[in-house]
Amino acid sequence: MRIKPIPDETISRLFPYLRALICLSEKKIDIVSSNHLSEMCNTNASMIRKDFSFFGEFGKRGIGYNVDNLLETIRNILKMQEIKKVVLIGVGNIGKALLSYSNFYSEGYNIVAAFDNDEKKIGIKINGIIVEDIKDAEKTIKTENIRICILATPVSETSKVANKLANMGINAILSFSPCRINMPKNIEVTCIDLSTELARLTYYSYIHSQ
Amino acid sequence: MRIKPIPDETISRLFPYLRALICLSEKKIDIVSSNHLSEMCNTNASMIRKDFSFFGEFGKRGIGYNVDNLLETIRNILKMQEIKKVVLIGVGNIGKALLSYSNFYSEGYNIVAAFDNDEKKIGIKINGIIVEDIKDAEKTIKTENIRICILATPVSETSKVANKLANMGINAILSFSPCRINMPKNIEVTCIDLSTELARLTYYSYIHSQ
DNA sequence: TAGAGATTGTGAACACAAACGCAAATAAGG
DNA sequence: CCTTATTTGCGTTTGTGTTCACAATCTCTA
Repeated sequence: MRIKPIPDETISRLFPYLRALICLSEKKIDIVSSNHLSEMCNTNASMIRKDFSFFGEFGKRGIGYNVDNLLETIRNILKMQEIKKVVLIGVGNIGKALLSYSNFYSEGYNIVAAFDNDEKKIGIKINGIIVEDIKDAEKTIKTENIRICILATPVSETSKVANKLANMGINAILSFSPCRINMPKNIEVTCIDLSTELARLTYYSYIHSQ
Repeated sequence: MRIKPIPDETISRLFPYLRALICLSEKKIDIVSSNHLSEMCNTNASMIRKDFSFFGEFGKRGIGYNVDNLLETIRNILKMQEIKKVVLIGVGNIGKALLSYSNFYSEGYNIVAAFDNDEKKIGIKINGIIVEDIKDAEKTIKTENIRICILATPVSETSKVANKLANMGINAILSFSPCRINMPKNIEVTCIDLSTELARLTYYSYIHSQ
């Protein structure tokens, strides 16, 4: 009786599966096969089945999966029973865009507060959210019991802010700073580094055109 | 005599190495060891050595790497001898932020044109770039011989636009649409899917706090 | 020029992820 | 109730990426 380790990549694919299932559910489609789902997600069917198998047996052989059951199951795995609260730190170009990014709420995430250290930004209102002084972040995070933070600060600040966040109870950080953040391993960090992505693309675009 | 395949991940790490090397070069530091570099990049030394080994032998045993040589070598691998031209399609929240994102230029990428299909957006100027009608994208891409495109369109448009881009000569796409794009394999696509990243983070933040 | 100390380069072992392929289960039709 | 057509679940194989550990190389000093 041993617990199978769940691949990281499997976790990353669950949300895209969820999106497809929501789409099916809205169309009042009850049953979906791994094959059908794989076409919707541009993957392959056996990978989908394997992914689900890490969590249990959700389908019926010869039939497929019940859309609404599967949808609930994945929501449970991803702890998406209710809208998750998120704070944003750093209201520069990227930060402002994220505050206005309408997909977040409809996909289950709600930016409840935004903070910056620039006096010129404090007080302005974006998409219904008033930018607050970063000094007040701790109070909000603790009283609202927030775990997830989006970091869109300049590189020079990022590491310092991340360390403070760790002490405030945040344990998941989505950073847009082009630098690695060193955190204890109970704090999950994802960095989205746009220039690195462009560099990768550039490399492959040359490789492919030869 | 066989060619070793270069791991995808190795390519992704080259740009962060480059950043660290630029920093060293600015400080007039001539020589760096894999160990020192690994501390700057928050990785480990043997991975750095392995990564470099796919492209050749750049170091001196007992000594380390010559910073400026290594810097030039990596720039060559990543084809970063000159600033790369990029076009942006979709001037919504994210698109606007990217147009204003100052890091791109300093890291070797220049957004030379931006396009949208919304008449209200066409003609406005952001960070020195005038938004043009998407119908004029083909002309610009072909005359300027642009290969890389940043896609920040709504999901409903993304797939259609991507297909058109492929026919215009674009062979690298950085997409912010939360959907997979199906392209021939000579066109490199990277999708940045923010909600999926948040879902991953949420999952692990629960796992870690148990 | 010999020995000590530093650091690279890389084969081999290990770990993780994707793809394959088939037995097991189910439904439907005669 | 038996056969056929589906489709899942999952063990096995294949592929890819990381870590380890050490021989090879280099500099310096006596």
